[in-house]
Amino acid sequence: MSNLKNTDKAVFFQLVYEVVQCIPRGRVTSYGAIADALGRKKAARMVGWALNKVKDYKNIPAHRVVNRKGVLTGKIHFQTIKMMQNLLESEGVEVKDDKVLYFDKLFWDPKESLKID
DNA sequence: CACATGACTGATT
DNA sequence: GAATCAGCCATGT
Repeated sequence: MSNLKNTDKAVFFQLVYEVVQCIPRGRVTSYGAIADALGRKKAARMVGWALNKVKDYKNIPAHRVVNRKGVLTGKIHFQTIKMMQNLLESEGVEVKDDKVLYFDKLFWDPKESLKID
């Protein structure tokens, strides 16, 4: 998890997956936070695209990634529309109206936690 | 190649 | 604080 100056998309995607795998159970983060931690603050959309290709939620907990407001904007890309919320709730994360409650408190900052540069 | 679209975000109105 | 705009960039047509 070093040498992040790389601009190759395949590497970027790989790093996204590694960061997501580091998200603790019961915690959440945002697309922008991940992109920022990877040195591409403006590439939040690409984080979403990377997660869009994820099918193995057990290996890569994509449900723990929401937008900056804590809204489950990616729910429609799961197998079922309710899967994302169900997965979060099964981990103790409260969700109401497609929004993570106590988002500020549950937010996990990859930049701070992984000390990436 | 041009143009539209989107698991985004920050600034402006 | 909601609506709108503008950057962002991989993908699809």
